Amino acid sequence: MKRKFQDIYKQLSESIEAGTFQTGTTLPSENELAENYNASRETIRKALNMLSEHGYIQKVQGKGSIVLDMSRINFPFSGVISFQELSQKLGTRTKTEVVYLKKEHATDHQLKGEERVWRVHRVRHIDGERIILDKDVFSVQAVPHLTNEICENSIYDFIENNLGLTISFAHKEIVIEEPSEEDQHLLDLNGSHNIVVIRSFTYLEDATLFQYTESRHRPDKFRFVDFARRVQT
Amino acid sequence: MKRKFQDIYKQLSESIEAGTFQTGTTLPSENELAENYNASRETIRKALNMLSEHGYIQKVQGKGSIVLDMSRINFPFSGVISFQELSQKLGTRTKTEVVYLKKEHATDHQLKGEERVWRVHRVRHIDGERIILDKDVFSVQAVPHLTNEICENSIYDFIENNLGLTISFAHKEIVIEEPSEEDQHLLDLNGSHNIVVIRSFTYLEDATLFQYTESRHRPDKFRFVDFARRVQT
DNA sequence: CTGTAAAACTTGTATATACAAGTATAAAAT
DNA sequence: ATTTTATACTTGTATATACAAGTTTTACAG
Repeated sequence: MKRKFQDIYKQLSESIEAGTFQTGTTLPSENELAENYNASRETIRKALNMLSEHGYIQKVQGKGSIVLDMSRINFPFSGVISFQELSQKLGTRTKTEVVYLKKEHATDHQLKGEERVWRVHRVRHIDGERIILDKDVFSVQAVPHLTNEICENSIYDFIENNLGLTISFAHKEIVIEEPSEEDQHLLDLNGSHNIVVIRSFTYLEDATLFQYTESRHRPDKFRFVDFARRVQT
Repeated sequence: MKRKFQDIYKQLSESIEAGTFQTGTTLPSENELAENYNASRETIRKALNMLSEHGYIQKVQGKGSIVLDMSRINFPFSGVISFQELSQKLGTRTKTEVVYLKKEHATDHQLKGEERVWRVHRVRHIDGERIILDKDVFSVQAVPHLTNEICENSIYDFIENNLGLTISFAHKEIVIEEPSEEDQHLLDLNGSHNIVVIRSFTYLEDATLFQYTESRHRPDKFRFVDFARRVQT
């Protein structure tokens, strides 16, 4: 009995994505689900509340849980997701080129309290064009060693599966800027006068900051999709 | 005993924003909070989970609830928020100009199933410059009448307080486009070659779609800030 | 003094119960 | 047939209990 409600969440979310429950219809009632999954109603409710938060359903008191249309937010994703996970959807159309990888002294304020950091610059290719420039700074304390090969694949995968760390949350900022000389040199800007800059601070399970990233996207290839619930006042 | 955990959430979130609980420290334990607020531990946990979702705290098993730094996401906001609510923070530096307001037949696919819709175009002024063009389409079924004055103030406020409807959630998309002739005519583009377009579909409590919005921002004045938790797989 | 083990904390999960509140359905009254 | 009323069903909230799992502190053995 360890991750029961998370398993139920996973099963239900996958069922909704697979179309087993159609958009606009209601899920079985909480009591029915409790019987089906051999769980208490509270456990079911935890799973349903997760579905609600992530935009799968809308709960209406007295009526039931209405299945929402997830197709809009299926791709790309909101939340913390890596280019590697994104490229799995695009298959062989993506490539990562490591243009810089060095252990340095922390000169800037980006990862305060850290003495030494990894600095990684990667150019992301999509369909043969250089679209994204990712400039990462990792805490050496959290990530002791890093190789070219790891950077070409997924650093997140390495961190989570090899180092056993759990990436938990991120603060993110999206702004539009003028392309730098570095952008013009490393990316195929294709005449774009602007660049989309996503700055993010990523934290581990224990709330320690371990990564600062500046992800610089060619504007015509950028799309951010979000689901948000209105905060009650 | 109706909105106990929501009240506790509100009190705790305001305390954190006010700095009563300092960043990096832990909140009182769940059992202590339960005593303080005269509530059960489960009720406290519901409030704490809301704080966690919204980026106020990070819960660590065995340790406690660590207070996070909210200053980064304080302004501007993520989630569903209106220009009116935003302008309250900027005071008298903002102005809204209604450039179009008419009840029309629904011609496009934006609000499917609707026969008649309100179409509202508004130019948002910040510090004397025309920065944002908001193009809204409202369901006439949900919003029977609309006046110039309502549009100059807050349509959301009118909908929630006068019509008694509850805005619940939204799907949102952010992309970068070339400025249209309309953009060039109605906004002070200040030499910008791009425009930030936020397309959003807003839904009521019962999951009915009632609004489609295209919010077009001058790129140098645009900033989107987000807090996101990593989805477990 | 040091290292280990136990105890005392913390949050995480699962269950059961009770009632409130909103919606839909069926029965009854008109 | 229509309206009203009662009933059943739905989700929302609050509480209590038990145990699991992770962290910190304390006690103890060496």
